[in-house]
Amino acid sequence: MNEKRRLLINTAFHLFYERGINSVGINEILKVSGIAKKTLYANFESKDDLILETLAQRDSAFLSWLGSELHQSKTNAEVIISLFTALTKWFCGDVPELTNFRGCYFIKTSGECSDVNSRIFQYCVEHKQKVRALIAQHLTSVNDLVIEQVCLLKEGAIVTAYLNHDLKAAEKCIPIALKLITP
Amino acid sequence: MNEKRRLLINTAFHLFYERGINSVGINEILKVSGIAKKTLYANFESKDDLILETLAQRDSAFLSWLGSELHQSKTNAEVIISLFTALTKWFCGDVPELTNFRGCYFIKTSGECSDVNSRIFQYCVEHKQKVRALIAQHLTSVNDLVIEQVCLLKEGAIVTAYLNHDLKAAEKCIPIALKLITP
DNA sequence: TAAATAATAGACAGGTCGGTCTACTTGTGT
DNA sequence: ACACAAGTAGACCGACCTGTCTATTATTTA
Repeated sequence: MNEKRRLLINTAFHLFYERGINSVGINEILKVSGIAKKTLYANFESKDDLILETLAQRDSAFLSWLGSELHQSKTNAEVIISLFTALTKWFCGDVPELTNFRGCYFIKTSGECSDVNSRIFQYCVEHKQKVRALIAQHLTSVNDLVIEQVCLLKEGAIVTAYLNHDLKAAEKCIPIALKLITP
Repeated sequence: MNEKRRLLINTAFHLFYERGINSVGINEILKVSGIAKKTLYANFESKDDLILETLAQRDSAFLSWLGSELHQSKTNAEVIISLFTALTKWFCGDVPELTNFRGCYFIKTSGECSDVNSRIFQYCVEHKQKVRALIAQHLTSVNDLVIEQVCLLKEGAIVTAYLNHDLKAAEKCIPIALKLITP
C-alpha cells in the first residue's frame, strides 16, 4: 500500500514539475504510474491532497540535500560558497535526487494558485521559510537583514537560471554574498 | 473592432494574472468582458494567440513604466535607487497602470508552459531581456556582469515580495546594488 | 432605402476534467 | 479451503474545455 502511495507521489511530482499542476490530469498520472483510480482515491482525498504530498516530498528532498551540501562548511564564507556552488550543480543537472532542473517547484506551483490563502500556496511559503532557516542556522553571528539578502540572491539565481538558461547565475552571486558577510 | 480587441486583451490579462493562464477559460473571459465568442475568434487565432497578446501588452506597459521611473536619474547610484524604489511602489500597489501586485506575470506564465520552446515561453524570456537592456541603457560605464547581478537582485526581490509578502524586499537590494556599482 | 459589415447569443462537437462506483482479480492469513 | 483485504479496469457523472457554426440584431455605407 505504502509503495503505491510513494509511486503515485513520485509520478505526480515529475509530471507536475515538468508541466504544471493545472496542466496534468489525474488520469495521466494513473496511466503513467499504472495504478488504478480507486487506489489513488483510497490514498488521497483529492487532487489537491496529492499536490500537497508532492510538495512535502520535494520540500523534504530539497532540505536534506541542501543541508548535506552546507554540512561541513565551517566559516561563513565557506557556507556562502557551498550554497551557491550547490545551486550551480543543481542548475547543471548534477544533482540526481532533485531531477532535471526546471526552476523552483514551489515558485511555479504558487504561481498557479488562484488563492493565496489556500493550503498549497501556504505550503510554498513555508518551504521558503524552512530553507531560509536552514541557511540562517549555518551562518553564525549574522543579522536577519543579511540572511534575507542572501535568500534574495538565491531566489534571483533560481529564476534567472531557469528563464534565461543562465547556468552560471548562482556563481555571479558569490562575490556579492561574500561582501555581505564581511562588511 | 479595435476597441473590442483591446477589451478582450485587458480582461484576459487581468484574469490570467490573477489565476493563471491554465485556470481561466475562454468562456469566462467572454462572460466578464461581455463579448461574443465569434468576435474573439475573429480577432485572435486561438487562446494561445490571446495569451501572447496579453504578454505583449504587459511587456509594453511594464517597460514604459520602468522607463519613466528611470528617466530622470543622472548618476548610476540614482538609477539603482530609482529602480528599487520603483519596484517597492509596485509591490505596495502604488502603480495603478500595473494593477495590484501579483508577482511577475512572465515568471508565472513561463511556469505554466510545458514546452520551453513554445512562443509563450520565448516571449517571457524576451521580456526579461528587454528589461535588462533598459536597465543597462541607463547605467553608464558598467560591465555586463554588474548588470546581470542587478537583474538577479531584481528577480529575487519580485519573487520574495510575492511569496513572502515581503513588501520591503526591493529596499533590501539597494545597499547591495550600490556597492556593485562603486567597487 | 438597400446592401454590407460587425456584433450578438448561444447551440453544438469532441474531448478532458475530478471524482464515484461497480465488477472482477489477485494475494494472504488462518 | 475460505474470508477478507487490496488492487485493477473502466464505465459513468456532471461540469468544463477550445473552437466552429448558425441565426439574429444593430450599425454603417453607398
